[in-house]
Amino acid sequence: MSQTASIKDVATHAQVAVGTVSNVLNYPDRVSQRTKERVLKSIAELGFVRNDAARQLRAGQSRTIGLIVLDVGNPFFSSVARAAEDAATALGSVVLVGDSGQDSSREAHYMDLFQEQRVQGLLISPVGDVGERIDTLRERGVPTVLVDELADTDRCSSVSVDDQEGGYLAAKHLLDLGRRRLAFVGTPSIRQVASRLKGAQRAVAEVSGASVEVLDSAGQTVLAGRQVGNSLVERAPELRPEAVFCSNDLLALGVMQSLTMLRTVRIPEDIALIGYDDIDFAISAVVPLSSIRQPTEALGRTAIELLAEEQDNGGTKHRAVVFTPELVVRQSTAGSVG
Amino acid sequence: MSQTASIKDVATHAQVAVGTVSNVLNYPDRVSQRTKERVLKSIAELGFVRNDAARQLRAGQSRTIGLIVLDVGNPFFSSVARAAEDAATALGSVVLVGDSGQDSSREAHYMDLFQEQRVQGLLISPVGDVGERIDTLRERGVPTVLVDELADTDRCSSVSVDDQEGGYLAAKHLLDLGRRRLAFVGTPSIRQVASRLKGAQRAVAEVSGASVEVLDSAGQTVLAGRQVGNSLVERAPELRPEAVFCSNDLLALGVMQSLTMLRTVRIPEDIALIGYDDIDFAISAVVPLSSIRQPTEALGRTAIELLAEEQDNGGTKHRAVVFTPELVVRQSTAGSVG
DNA sequence: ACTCGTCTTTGAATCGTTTCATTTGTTACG
DNA sequence: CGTAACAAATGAAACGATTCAAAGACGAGT
Repeated sequence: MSQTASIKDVATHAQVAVGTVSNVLNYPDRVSQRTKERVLKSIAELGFVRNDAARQLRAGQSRTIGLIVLDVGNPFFSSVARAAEDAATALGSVVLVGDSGQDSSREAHYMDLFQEQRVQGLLISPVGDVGERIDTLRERGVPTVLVDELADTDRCSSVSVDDQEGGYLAAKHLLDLGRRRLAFVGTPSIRQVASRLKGAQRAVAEVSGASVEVLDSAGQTVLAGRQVGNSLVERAPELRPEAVFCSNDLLALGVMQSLTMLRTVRIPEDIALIGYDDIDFAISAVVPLSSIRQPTEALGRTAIELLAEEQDNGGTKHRAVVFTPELVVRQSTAGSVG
Repeated sequence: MSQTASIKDVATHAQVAVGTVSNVLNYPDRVSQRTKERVLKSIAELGFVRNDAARQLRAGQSRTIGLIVLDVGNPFFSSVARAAEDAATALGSVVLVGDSGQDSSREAHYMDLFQEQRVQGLLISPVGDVGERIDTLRERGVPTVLVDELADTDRCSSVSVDDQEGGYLAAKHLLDLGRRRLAFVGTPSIRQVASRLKGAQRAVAEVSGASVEVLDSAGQTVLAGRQVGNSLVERAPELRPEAVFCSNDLLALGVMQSLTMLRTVRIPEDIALIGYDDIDFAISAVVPLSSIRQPTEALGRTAIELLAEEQDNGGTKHRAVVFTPELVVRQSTAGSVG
């Protein structure tokens, strides 16, 4: 047959009522052994596959959860997505991933799409201000969980990582090494980056004689990092910072490349270097890179859990879970207090 | 209202028949201006959103295309997926991405899921042998396109890249530089890698006095590359190859890290180095890495096109499109013929 | 033989949309 | 005034699953 069989075809073939076939599929205990076998045989012979659209229509809800990320190419998000998928699978749901690419029109497109699909809920790393849209969704019974962004708990739940704490940890670590003149590399116009800087400044304020210089990079890429690195190499040695904290690992790797290539600066002896995110490349860099690890698996898993909670309480109660990042020390900041 | 309005609610509110509302949505030309405005106003007021499940059920088909990749974390696949999404969007379809993680049970899970969703078609980078399952799908009217794998055109269509040609290009380039003693790094147990090696050997056979040594790496990662790199550094200089071709960029970056860190070997003077895939990191390596670029955007786009073709001809005709990879020369193989 | 209870099976109603044969309304023309 | 031609609007049927009240089957107890 070139067409897919329906439950009715199965019923006819097995000489039972459609309700019975449905019961075999959904409540096997209600059906006698003999009938069950006959129905299952017919299903196999006809190659019957459930039509999910019909199921959803009847059920009024899908088994689908929408996830909108800023960039699937970013290991941070693909890891979160992976964890969310696994957690959802365990609950019998499926995750649809939409990539907004930091573009709010794409973001809106996916939000519309997911509404048409009647998703159970929405996980989103917002690009722009989605507050109002989330209100609308809530009114329509679609719970939303913000990912990597702290939520106003009057509005919705969220899972995020304490960026300020992460920044504090990184700077504190550098200070503990005995370094005093720090540099922060990144683009503080990004909310997460700004928080990391703030944390770093807090750590510096706690130590007398310590300072942090902000080097605004042109983006958060390896290339941008190399530019910053080159500018450091060009400085007179006594004007160089003793330690550099980059707001992500790509930047740090770029800085590292400049410094090691030109061979005038040693890592960590002359400049200690730390990044953020702990991507896979960090450990396998020329000088293994210290970093701040974010619990991506926990983020994804918790996002699904919070969604389940909202479904239970009817979307009336919201909760903001904040994870604490973790310092990972490697060779780029090795060495005792100097 | 906390419940979503249906087309019936809209009809009542606008005082028209349900068919009219449907026409406003699908065939605006059939409806008079006055009525249209009234209906649109009601839609806005009630916050009506189409129920896609009902639509699909009636239509008998979804607007969805399934894509199963080996690893979304891999830039190669995320780039292909991105391109496929864009092409599908232009056709009014949506791509659902499933990550098999090289596990055939996960692969099977997604295939089942996509069948229940009544996808328009399936794009897949197969893990195991999916020939039979594809036959079944074809019988049921679900066209399939193999991605990054050559298909038997009696069975289905495919888009792939000529790996042997890519290997040939890389080796030829190294030979053109005047290098004679080449080394190939990779794990030839992977089909794609084996083809690249074969191509390299063909190029070597064309030049008298040229040779290629195969260094089987433990995986295709940066770490595996560094191990190979270390073993090269340990060799007596005269036993080292004059050029190294790695079966992917991660390996090449690992090799590069070993060689540059130990500072006894210069790239490209002592050893010319080339990778494969041209990932973003290649250009921003310590020594910008030459590589073989695969047309990921074209792969994704063409996959969607082939699917559309199959839908047109009813899945009776299949076509295998093979792309040619492209040599990208950077500093790691710079320098005139020796 | 009759009733009661339990287990199985039945089939009509329902979900929200699209489709399409019909009906209704309007205009133009002889 | 009659009617042909066309445009617009109608509403019932269909898609395929699930649900659930009702019917049927069967054995046990009296």
